[in-house]
Amino acid sequence: MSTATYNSPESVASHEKKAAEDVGTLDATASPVEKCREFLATRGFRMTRERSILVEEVFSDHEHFDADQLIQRLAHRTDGRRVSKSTIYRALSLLEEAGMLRKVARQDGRDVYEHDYGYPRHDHMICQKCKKLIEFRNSPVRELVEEISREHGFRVERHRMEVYGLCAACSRPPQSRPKKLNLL
Amino acid sequence: MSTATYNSPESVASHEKKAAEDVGTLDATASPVEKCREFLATRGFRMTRERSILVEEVFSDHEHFDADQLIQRLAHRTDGRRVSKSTIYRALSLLEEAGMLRKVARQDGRDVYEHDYGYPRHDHMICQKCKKLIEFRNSPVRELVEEISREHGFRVERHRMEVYGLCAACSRPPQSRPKKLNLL
DNA sequence: CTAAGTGCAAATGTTTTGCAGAATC
DNA sequence: GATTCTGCAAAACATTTGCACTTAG
Repeated sequence: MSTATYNSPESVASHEKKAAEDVGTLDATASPVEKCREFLATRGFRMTRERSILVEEVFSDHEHFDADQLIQRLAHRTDGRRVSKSTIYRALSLLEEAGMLRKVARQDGRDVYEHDYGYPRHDHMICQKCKKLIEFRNSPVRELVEEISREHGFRVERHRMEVYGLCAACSRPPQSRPKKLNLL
Repeated sequence: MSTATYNSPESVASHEKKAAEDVGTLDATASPVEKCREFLATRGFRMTRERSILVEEVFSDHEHFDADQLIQRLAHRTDGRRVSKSTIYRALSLLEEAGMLRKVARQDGRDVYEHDYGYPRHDHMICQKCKKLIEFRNSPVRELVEEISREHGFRVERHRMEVYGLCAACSRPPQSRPKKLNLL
């Protein structure tokens, strides 16, 4: 669980090779810490111990997270790897500016982040019952968005879509042996 | 300025007649205040002077707004039509539950609301330069979402999409007479 | 060395809440 | 007439900031 693995559950059929439009000049092999250092350099900023601890933590898996979770995990450490609340907030902003993270949603009054580096473009389906986030590749959505935007003279840079409803598991009838289902 | 008029600026080309799918059992002629009273009744709640003042204010035009704007407009009145901050927040939650309002975005740390009653389904393009919100009818988007969701066994209830980029005005080259445009 | 970064505690800004008095059904 | 509402002030939040000290380059 140390290297970033793509574990999007359903999703990511591997057709649609072309879609590298807005990925820009990413070096897909650079570690998150390196990528981040690069960005910081362009601004005259520094890669510090705290920032690398945070980047490693954030990119150690592909789960969504919010600032508070990071605070729980990083601000209470007793070994020399503690990172304070302020630094966490400050670093999150930087990572967002660097294009490595993006806000995907707001839950319980907190901004929820996800990786925007080293991970394919996707949107989310959100199960209103079990709260699961399901990712799906969004190339067709992007194309449609492009088309609609063109009609409005709007120049798309990015989009964000959330689909709310019930996931497969939660919309299945609750009984183990389906006898007499009354779904309404 | 008493009746709700649809003033979405660009948008809403009037093809796509069929798209009344998720409008459900709305009585399109009920005034917002009446519609709200109906909802309150189902919960054993009451239609008060304050709530009707607020509903009238909110539905007097179709602009997007946040709690603070409402507070400015309603909590400082000196005539008998003042509504306090607390009541405003409480009423917004109710209107959201009633399905008459929904949160569309978050700007400057505040939730932005828009009408979800008496107004056609749409999504938003958000100009990153002038901050303008442009609405567009989203039937094709809904169809695509349906299709993708079906593939995942996901039962869609609603979606939300925001497209970020530059509006026509802001993406036009800054010169008054377009001579040599270099768009990339 | 020195500009940038850290941690702390205090400040900020939005939204929520407890409570006493007022109003609806 | 009882229950729900309102307005107030205070609380609860997440997030930001000022400042003295530390550290990367």
